[in-house]
Amino acid sequence: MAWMFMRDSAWKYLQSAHRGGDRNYSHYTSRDFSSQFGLEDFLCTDDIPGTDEDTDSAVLFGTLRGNVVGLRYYTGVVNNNEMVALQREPNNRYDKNAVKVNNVNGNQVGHIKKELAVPLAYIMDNKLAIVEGVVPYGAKNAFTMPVQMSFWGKEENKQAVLDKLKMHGFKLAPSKSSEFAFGSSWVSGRAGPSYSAPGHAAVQMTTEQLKSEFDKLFEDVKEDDKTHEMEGAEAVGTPLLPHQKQALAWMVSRENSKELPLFWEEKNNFYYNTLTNFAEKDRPETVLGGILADDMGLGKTLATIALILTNFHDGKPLPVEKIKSDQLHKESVTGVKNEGHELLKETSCNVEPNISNVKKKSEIIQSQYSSSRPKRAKAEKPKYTVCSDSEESEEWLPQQTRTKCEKNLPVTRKRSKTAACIIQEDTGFVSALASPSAPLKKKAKKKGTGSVQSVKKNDSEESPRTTLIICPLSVLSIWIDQFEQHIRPDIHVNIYVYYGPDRSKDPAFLSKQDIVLTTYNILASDYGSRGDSLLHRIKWLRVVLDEGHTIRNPNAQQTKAALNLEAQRRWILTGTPIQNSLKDLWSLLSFLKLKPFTDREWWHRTIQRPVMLGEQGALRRLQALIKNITLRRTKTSKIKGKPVLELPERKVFIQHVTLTEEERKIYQSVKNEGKAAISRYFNEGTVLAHYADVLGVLLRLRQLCCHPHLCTNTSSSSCQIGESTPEELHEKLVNKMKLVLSSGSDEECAICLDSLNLPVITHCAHVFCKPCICEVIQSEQPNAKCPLCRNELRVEHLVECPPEESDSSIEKKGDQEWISSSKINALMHALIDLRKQNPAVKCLIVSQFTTFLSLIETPLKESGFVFTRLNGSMAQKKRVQAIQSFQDSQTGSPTIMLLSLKAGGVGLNLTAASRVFLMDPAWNPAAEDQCFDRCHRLGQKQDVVITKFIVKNSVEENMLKIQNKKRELAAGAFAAKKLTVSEVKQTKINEIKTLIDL
DNA sequence: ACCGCCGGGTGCC
DNA sequence: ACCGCCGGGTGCC
Repeated sequence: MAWMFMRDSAWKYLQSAHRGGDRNYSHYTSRDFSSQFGLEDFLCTDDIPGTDEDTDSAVLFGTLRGNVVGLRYYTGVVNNNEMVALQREPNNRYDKNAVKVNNVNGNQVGHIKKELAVPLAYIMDNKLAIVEGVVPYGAKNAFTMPVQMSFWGKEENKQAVLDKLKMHGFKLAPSKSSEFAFGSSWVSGRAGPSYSAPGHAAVQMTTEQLKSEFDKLFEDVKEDDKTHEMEGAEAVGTPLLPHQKQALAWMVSRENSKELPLFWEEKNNFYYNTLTNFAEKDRPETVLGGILADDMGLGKTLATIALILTNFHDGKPLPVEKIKSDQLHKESVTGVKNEGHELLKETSCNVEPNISNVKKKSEIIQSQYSSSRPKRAKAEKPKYTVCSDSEESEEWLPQQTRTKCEKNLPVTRKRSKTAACIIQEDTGFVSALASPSAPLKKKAKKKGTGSVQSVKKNDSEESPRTTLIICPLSVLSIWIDQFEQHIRPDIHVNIYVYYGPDRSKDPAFLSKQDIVLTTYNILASDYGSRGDSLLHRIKWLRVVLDEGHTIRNPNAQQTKAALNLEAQRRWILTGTPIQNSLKDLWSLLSFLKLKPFTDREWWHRTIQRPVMLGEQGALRRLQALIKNITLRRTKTSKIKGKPVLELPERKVFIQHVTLTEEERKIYQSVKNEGKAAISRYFNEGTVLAHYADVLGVLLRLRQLCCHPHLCTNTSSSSCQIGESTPEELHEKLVNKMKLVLSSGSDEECAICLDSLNLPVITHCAHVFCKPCICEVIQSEQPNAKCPLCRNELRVEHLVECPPEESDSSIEKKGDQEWISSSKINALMHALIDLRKQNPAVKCLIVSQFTTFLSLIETPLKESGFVFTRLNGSMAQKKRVQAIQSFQDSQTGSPTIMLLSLKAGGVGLNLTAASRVFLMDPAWNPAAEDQCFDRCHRLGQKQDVVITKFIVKNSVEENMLKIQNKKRELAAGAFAAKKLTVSEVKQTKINEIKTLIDL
């Protein structure tokens, strides 16, 4: 989703579209070893080769007129100019070459005539082309209808397609964009978009134009008419900011909307889809939801909570119970801190941070809940009769008589054999029909006359009550925290965290909750393990996908699981702009149940491909679509001229630190040794082959800038080459890399240039994000090469490495006598100064090296500072405690938090701090910024002052140079440009030179 | 007539 | 299908 909100989105989009064409998945058979390594998520082994990526680079081979036959046997009907789908039916018992023709709704219309089906089957089965159909004149045909087919594929397959067709006496007409416009007005003159094939320079846009179009698209989504504001319900405990009131108003209006979805029109009692020209009598479901794509920090979570509390049914607030005023909020907080179940029972605390232990409380919630449950009148069940096997049945509906049916005219057929249909008793309206070939599926299980329980969905069921929220595990605690914060403490809302091994197995219990919170992993594993996944048996009032771009991969299990949830209202929250491309949008739209995009073919034919081909109209359609379902504000968006978020200032100071003579001596000797080794590698041209060694040297230098004790665990002498076997060498290098990673250093991935995400070490001892390197392996298979050294890459050689340091090394320091360092002195000096000025001010002390944070603890204690600590490795419970105690404003609460750079997800809120001391620079300036944003965010009242300690004449200064270069690059037009292999290598080499002063 | 022609039955894959 | 095709009935003009 978020691609379109990035300045560089068009560029990235083009990149990924272009790269797609070179991929080849067809030899991929790695399920066995990939499961061993837990790589399934990234390799998408269940992907069908050549289905998605290849369509991006498809060209139009030509068109062919054919015939659809057997219309009378199927229920699917087609309009003039309507798009149809051609689908192979290899198990057809009359003809293995059978090709089905389905309408947009997926109802079969007929078959391709058998002579044509022969070459078509060959072409489709061998994936030589994608064959698409448009029925130019389909409305009144009773037995056959023409179909205009277009063949799309890779250029290299064109000849094979032409030959095969020719063999059977068919010839493709070359498409001229003027005359060939599928789904357009060339036959009937009916209004509709034109999907001209490319071919004329006048139609196709240049890359530059396309890029600027995308920028506009992005701008226009922001500029909107979604300015109506709405107050939250009483139960919302936090006053909403203007832009949050707008979000609430927009979300509520989306949920209560009765408008037709975009691209649908009502005409003559029919609903037309203007993209596909599909029409049906049933009103297409209004999309009750959308995409909330606000920037991080604008309060998507709060807006969602407000929505849940404010808009239950019919615009009324969620019915909630008020709790007596003597059991109030303070208590609940204490309850959480002490994990006291007794306390929890008594108080209003709805959520327990200890997520695995929610059972007891839930029972209480359950009993309290039933009293406030809204009653709902049961809807009258329509009565139906099922007829079958009836010779005299006059209600058998022949094909192509949709019109007759809708006009309620009696339709007769002479020779009814074993037809079945359903007649609504009161009106006589025929609501379903079937034939031997198309048996009634859901509707009539029993033959004979009787009452069918429910033909319309949901009629016999209670209105759903529950909102299901799905989020990544990393933000689960944030949601829990936000419920605490934003639901008024005297309001009782039933919230159940569906997580952990003891999670409820009772659907009735879940559907009695107001909110069920779970993670994508639970969703996916439940769905995968058994067909009757609990979450999929419940009809939800609302499903909210937090960090919704998580489902961008249509083949991922979590995506499939999310798409199959049943809900009335659907929301996607996504904030962090992500590297993304147009085709990633599909699963989001499909999740929203936006017809006809739920089926990828229609998305691809009506939007994705036309946009890819640079068709202006398509881009406008896409823009309209996005605008229709998305609310997007950035941190710089304005409401009535005022910025949405008026954050206090953020100032960054660099404080230079001079090493003591002794420290300098150690530093210099390590540097000289390392520099000698690295220049030797340069001379030999083996820098990148010794990458682990180089990183090791740099790491040691960075550690020495902080404290001499930090690098004692790394072997100081670099390995003597020449003596070891290649295997030993490799093992040594991998171990070195492991050591670098386990130090806590925020290393970066040479592919995405971002901080490592799930680091893996290659056989050649280079480190990348698992997803990044898997993508490389996948796209270059079977002979993938390391982007840094071009050595062979094998998935089975990848070594996973937990980035989280083991805290054992910290304990080891216990027997070493504590000494200070220049940096610690500088820090303590600053802290004591600050305390003199204002004893209440709170600070974050940030380092990549947790060992360093441990060393800092000693002087903090000695100087009487109250502090707390947050590591990435801390258990959920301890984290929550650490955060809560730090955020507490009472005197005596900690004024300092020791924070490891990467601790906590983006949602971590440490606004109590207004000072940050960054003890060591990170490779990646974005990682630093993200860390600063943990206190410089919504809720921060004071200016934030950041101090970066940088040792003079050291690797740290050189790191700043590199940081600045990266910042410039990121701000430039080609931000996040995908580098080529040689560029990656050159960049790395240049960086190493800069860092070690070569 | 081991044909032609007629008209009824019939009809996807 | 207001078609094609099939196969039975039929047979000078």
